[in-house]
Amino acid sequence: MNNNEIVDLLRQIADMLEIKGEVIYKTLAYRRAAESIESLGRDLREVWQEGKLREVPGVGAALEAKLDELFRTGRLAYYERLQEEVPAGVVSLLAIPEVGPKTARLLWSKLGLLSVAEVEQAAKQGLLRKLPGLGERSEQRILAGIESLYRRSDRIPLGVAWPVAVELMAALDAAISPDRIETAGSLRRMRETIGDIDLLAAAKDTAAVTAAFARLPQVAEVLGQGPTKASVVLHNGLQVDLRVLEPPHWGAALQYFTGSQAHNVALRELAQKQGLSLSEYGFRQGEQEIACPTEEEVYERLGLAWVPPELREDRGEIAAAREGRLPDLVTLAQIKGDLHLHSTWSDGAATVAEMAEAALRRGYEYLVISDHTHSLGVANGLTWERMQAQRAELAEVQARFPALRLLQGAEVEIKADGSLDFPDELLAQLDVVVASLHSGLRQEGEQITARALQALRNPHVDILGHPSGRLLGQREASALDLGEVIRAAAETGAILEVNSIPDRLDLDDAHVREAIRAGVRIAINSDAHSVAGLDSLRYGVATARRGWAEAAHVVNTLGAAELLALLARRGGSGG
DNA sequence: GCCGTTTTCGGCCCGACTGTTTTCAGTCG
Repeated sequence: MNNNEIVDLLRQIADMLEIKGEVIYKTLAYRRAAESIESLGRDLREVWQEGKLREVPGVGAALEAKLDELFRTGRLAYYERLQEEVPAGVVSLLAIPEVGPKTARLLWSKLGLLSVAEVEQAAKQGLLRKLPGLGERSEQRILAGIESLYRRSDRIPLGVAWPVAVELMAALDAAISPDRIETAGSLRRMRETIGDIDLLAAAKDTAAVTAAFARLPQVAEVLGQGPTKASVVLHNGLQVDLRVLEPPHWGAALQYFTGSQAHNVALRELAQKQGLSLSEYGFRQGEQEIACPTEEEVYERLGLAWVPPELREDRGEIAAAREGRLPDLVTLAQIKGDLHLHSTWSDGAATVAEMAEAALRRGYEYLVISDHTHSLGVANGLTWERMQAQRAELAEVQARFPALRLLQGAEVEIKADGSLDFPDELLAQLDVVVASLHSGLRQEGEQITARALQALRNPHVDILGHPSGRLLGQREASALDLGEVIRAAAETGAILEVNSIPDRLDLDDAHVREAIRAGVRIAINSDAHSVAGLDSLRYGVATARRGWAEAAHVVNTLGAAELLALLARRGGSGG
């Protein structure tokens, strides 16, 4: 059982318990444990082998015993008993918006409905309105919920949502210029994927802002519009929710609507212990209302330092904020160069000179041209002969752009047998070697892990590119054992990449954090295949920030000389 | 079922909205 399967299982148990009508806190305990395991960044089985399950937040004696049973036998008797009480079909009804545990149970016990399709049919026959507590309106809402379930698209990558949000905020600003406008929700936290785009604005006349928003040319359909809230669908199909409030409530509201939910719950528990009640309007102490015009004031009143949105996942940031040990997160401005990008020599759209000029415009000190190597034929990968020709061109371009240190690297194929595309003596002549897996991604865990380890142990290899190989929404991560990879990187001093392509963001946030804990350095690279692709770096930086990365953990915050010295210390390449 | 900056037992987040209701239950974020 891997982490994902265990997380799914725990969430299913939580749903079943809720449908059964178990005390809600038991349900919440399972959900909390599931979230905690989801963001663990390492294989739970390893934690179990080390006998440290209890150190995972949200895992107590009872869950430790259940997880132990799962790992030992691959089964869980408790779950199997629950399944007999609550069929999987009932749980599946929870996917319908408007249907919660109580309604699901009702639909099952009174009508025997066990699938979304059966509920749809029953609703169309007018059977739901006869149930106790439901009426005609509820029946219509459930039908509408099923409709939206059918047409609901998957979560969209951060890199798709972000530019759309920026454009919308500019358009709203031009139309009516509210006092404040800001992203909220998972977008502000820079999660790798986003459900809906959440925006927040502050203005005296809130209704004027929602009205102006609904009239923006980007809007295709207005789902709902009131004085403080508007929900729309854009022409590109994305849903956007805008909330507008009066300026004195800005801080509390921004905090509240940024989430995450788990983070907010933890803050409220903290408030309660101090005799306060916290909501999106501010604090309340008895009859006294305490508005918070800024987010800082919300945290300050709780005795906490302001927490960067990327950390607000209830993964230990609240304790860190209390104890003054929040990380000083790496910023885009601290990045001094890009170590992985492509040119027209392989499958890039821009020439070396165009990329160099674009890098200078972004204030970089150095740039590593790291085109594909020959095994990756589809990408026009370079033979060693072409590498030498490219080196001559790099020298010419370097002469034209003296302010930029132009380095020659390569994204070298790790072949199916674990060997690399160039022999060591040639790798040694490159400034930076990124080694990547592009083929054999479906190999068994042991085999593909062995390939990656072989590459990491080669002293000429500096960076492991997009380690997991996942493509968000398209391809699962390979069976690569990232725990092993992180250990090997820690031993050998190899660097792990955070690839900034919006579909990759690989390493992900949880593994960035795990790598940093293990003392591994990371490189945040654009893997750009065009000039515009360089700008994806912000998403890689965001992912690293979500993994608690500081500048000291990120090699491309170093100057060129320091970076090359670091690479040279490790082994063959580097100058 | 978890957990300890008032607790190893008794707590465990807040408000809006909606619908079926005469004061509340369910769902959602």
